[in-house]
Amino acid sequence: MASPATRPRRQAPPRHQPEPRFDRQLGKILEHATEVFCNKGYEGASMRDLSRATGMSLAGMYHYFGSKERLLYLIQKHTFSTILSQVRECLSQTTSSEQGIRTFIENHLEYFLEHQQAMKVLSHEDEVLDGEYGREIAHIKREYYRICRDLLDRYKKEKGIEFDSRTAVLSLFGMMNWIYTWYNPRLDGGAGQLSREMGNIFFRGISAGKRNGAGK
Amino acid sequence: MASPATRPRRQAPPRHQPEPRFDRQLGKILEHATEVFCNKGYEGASMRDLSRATGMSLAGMYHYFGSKERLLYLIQKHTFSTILSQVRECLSQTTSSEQGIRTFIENHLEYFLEHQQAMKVLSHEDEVLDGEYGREIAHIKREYYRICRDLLDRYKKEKGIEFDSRTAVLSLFGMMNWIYTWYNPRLDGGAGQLSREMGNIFFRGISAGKRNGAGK
DNA sequence: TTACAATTAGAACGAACGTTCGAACTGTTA
DNA sequence: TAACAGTTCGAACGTTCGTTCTAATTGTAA
Repeated sequence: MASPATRPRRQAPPRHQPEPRFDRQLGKILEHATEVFCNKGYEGASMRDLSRATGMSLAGMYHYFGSKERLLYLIQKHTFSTILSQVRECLSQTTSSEQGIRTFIENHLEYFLEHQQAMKVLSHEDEVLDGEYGREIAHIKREYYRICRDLLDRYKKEKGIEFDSRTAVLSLFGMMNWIYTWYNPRLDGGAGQLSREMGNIFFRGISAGKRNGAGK
Repeated sequence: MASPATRPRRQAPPRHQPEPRFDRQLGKILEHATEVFCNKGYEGASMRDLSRATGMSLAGMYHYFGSKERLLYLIQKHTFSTILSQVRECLSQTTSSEQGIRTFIENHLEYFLEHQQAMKVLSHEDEVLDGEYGREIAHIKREYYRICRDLLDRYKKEKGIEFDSRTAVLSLFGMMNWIYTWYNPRLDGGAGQLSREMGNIFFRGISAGKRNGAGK
């Protein structure tokens, strides 16, 4: 079931550009595969479904990806790595811890809505991977969680208030990650509006509302 | 794929007690099946897994339940109906809208933690059922959502504050339903503590904290 | 052109899938 | 006892699963 992440791929890229076309096509395939996993679930999607959707033969899929499990792993790893490095970059420009948390929320929702299918696969097929693959994804996840939790701990210290950080972070993640079950672009606006609303709830709760209108 | 909910069952229960032993055994089987669905997912669990776990032969499963889809439907319907009627009963004794929402949260989390596996199956296998089955579950779900949203609208009017009800309710559901991905009884306390913490975040946000200790 | 590796594809593998079927049990009623 | 519905089961149905194999095809370097 579990095996290290080293399998087919190219072993010795010549001296030219390091696989431009190769990786671009591979990226396209991953996109299509993500859509299938998103719609049918990991177990519900067959390699034949994936091969049909990507336009690549069944045997070709195995040439590129080695196994169905590894295909899911590559999708999850790429998605998670991207959102992680993106949030790090955004945060490097903030100083206030409240602003940091609000940036974290906005970045998360922005990425979430921009890559809804990939994020659903990440959220929904969370426990599927085990072994080495699962450990690697879990590690990235823990880093991501840590960033938010550290921001929160800083906020607590600065403001001198006390609450359970773990519950708070995980509640925040719940608010944000659950949207894949209900988001409707016509009803719910964009990432900016949603992150402002969720940020407000998280910081001040619903009771402190009143400030509507404004904000594009 | 979809068919009405009328299938095997008993058609004409004699005049004695209305199927006491029958339903009790059926309940046991549903419990075991819930555990399997919870651990392996709907698509990942085979009828042979389910038959093994329940101790009933493969053919026996079909005698009782008709199909794998109907088995999931029965689990979801029973779980959802129960939590819905339970929350209605709890709410009938409250008057304040804030107290109502806090009661809603507490009831939800209490039931969630008491029946973690069933609630995970309900949350995680949400989009699996289609046709008549799916419509029926969706209907119960909408009722449940409505109760919370009406409470929230009442709260808004009473307090004269303004915020987006839809986003608020769905954020609250996200907070609560996400716990199946992280809850650890050793770290996170019971339903009472969690619902107090989440209720606080929802009403006052994290900034209004400070009141720790106390309350078991 | 030849040569060679990277890529693609059709066909097939055994295993497991959801479901069905007819026969064997069981417990009650006459 | 015989009869009969309700229940249980082993065995098998046809299909699809993830994966592998071998051979054909492609693109590029010499």
